[in-house]
Amino acid sequence: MEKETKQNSATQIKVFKALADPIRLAIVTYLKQQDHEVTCGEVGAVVGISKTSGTYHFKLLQAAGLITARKVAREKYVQLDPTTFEQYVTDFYKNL
Amino acid sequence: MEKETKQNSATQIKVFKALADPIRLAIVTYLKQQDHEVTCGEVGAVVGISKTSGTYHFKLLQAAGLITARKVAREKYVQLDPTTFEQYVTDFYKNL
DNA sequence: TAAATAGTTCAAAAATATTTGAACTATTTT
DNA sequence: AAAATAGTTCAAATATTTTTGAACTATTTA
Repeated sequence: MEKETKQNSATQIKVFKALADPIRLAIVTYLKQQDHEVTCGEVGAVVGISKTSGTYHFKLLQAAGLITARKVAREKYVQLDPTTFEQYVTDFYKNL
Repeated sequence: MEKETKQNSATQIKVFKALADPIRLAIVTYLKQQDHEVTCGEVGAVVGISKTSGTYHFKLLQAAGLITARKVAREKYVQLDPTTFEQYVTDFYKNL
């Protein structure tokens, strides 16, 4: 059974834009290492940004589909979404 | 024999920045379809940009290593560099 | 040799992206 | 109930990216 290969061009740009920034790359790197849900606060502390800046960057990553988020009481847990990486990054060149 | 996996983080950002733009994505798409050297003028005409804009976008793509360029008399021939795509895009997630 | 063609350079203008701090909501702790 | 904590919202300030046009170099064509 083959995988789905239809790409959304607006999403494609959002994905590359989201990854084209050192802070967001640091966030993604940390989330990959953890390989499980972590709070925005934890990630923000690790990469050294303010809460406000965190809100901004997590929003872009989520809009690109690169992370999923789950709000639990006052905390927000985030995690990478590997399927988006696969579809829009890993498979980018072959689907071009 | 394994492939080299050491990534340059400045290049990584340049690559994603270069791909995070609709015009440059159109350029890359056209170059992939052609699969051989074409002039900047031809590409520029296809994607509908001015010469000046072309110079700007080809410069970014080249600085990211996504295209190679060869000047022949007054024309500049460009072509994708698949190894950069492989190293910095296709293998990005696995090397994270 | 004059005119046309392919592309570059430069700086100013315009458009986008990012940072910042104050004020806010909602939840948890003391 | 007050204080602390986690995160959001908003608008202004700042920074970065992209576009534009005029002037330029080098090459080719008429």
